[in-house]
Amino acid sequence: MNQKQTPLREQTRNVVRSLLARTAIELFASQGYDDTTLDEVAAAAGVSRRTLYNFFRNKEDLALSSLAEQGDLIAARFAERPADEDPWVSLRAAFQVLEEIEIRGEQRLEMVRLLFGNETLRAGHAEKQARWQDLLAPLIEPRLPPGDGREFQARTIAATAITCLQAATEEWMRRGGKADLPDLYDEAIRAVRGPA
Amino acid sequence: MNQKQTPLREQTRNVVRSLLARTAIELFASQGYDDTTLDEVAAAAGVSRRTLYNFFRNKEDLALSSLAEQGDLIAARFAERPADEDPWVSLRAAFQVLEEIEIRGEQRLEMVRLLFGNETLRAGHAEKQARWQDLLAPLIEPRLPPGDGREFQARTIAATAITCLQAATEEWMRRGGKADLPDLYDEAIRAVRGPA
DNA sequence: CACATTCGTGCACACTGTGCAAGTTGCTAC
DNA sequence: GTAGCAACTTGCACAGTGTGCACGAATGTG
Repeated sequence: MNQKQTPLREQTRNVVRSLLARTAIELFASQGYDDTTLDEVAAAAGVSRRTLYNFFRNKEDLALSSLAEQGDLIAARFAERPADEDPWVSLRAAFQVLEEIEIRGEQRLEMVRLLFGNETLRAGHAEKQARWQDLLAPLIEPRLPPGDGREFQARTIAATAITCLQAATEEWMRRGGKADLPDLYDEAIRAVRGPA
Repeated sequence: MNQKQTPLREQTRNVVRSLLARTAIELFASQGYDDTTLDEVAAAAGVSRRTLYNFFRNKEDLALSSLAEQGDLIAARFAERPADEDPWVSLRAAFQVLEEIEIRGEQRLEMVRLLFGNETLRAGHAEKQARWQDLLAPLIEPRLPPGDGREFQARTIAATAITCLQAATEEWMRRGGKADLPDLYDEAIRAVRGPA
């Protein structure tokens, strides 16, 4: 009983939640983010505007809800890597999760265009990804050589890797989704750290 | 006549603009960003709310107005550096502008705390700094060795340097403004690119 | 002095986001 | 079964942001 009860509620909640998010993103992509009101989204999903706020903190969260989970997945993948592996190698492997999970082809490009096309969303997107630092830095820190300021170094490494991922994603979009994202990421890392 | 007229308007406009920004930041710092309404800011500055919008696009711009000029200053300083200097060295020198211009001591710490303390402002702050890429990348590009994808590499280098600056600033704040920001920036760069 | 341009301002409005107070539904316990 | 509990949906009212518009004042021009 206890096994079913809580998960049951939570399960339906998650289903509804992702349904709402998908409905919203579809509208955002077709009409534009600013030109879509939450009333429209609510109507399209068959709920009231007030209910939308029971699932998402604000309009931005509605568009960026997928990013939070992605951070968790990346951190989980990183944690699976061997403890003596170079952090940069582990990071690259961890980001590979996105290739496995994200929607393929045109839909993915549409989503990226949405995120980079609007100033508010671009800022929110970058900020959400920047918070991945908080998940990754504690995992990176124990792999650094002993010494002062390891926490700061770990945060910096996480932030830089995420920045390279963002730069690669933007370039990927600029090329119309025709390039290979991991390749672009590698090129970004090479530009920063030199060929190795 | 033509020489005076236009600059005259523009001059008073700039004075008023910076007065409004300073009034706003003072209120934001003392009461908090979210707990300060634009009506309050307008009243404190002796203008109407509608007039505020003649000078700033929105509430966020009112708090971040100083960042746009900083980007221009950094780019200008970068352009002054010798054309054959390593881009990373030039970038470090360009960021030095902030040390010369920004307000010293407690006031600077207060400003940084304001920017990092609020989620919206943190996002807007990061996004505005990320736009510095657009200014710096074209200056970095001609300094890279010939080959494909130089533009992408230049953007990535600019983005990474800015990220390190942000990480350094955050660490500087975390230490209560007691550390030397350029030192922290160097440490961040070392963490990413290795000792050199 | 008549005129044009610019700017500040008030007003009305659409939209976001929140607190509150209902009403509804599904589950639990008796 | 049914009484009751807890979570959820919804409508309503409201504060705050941001915008279009039009009027009036100030300033510079012929």
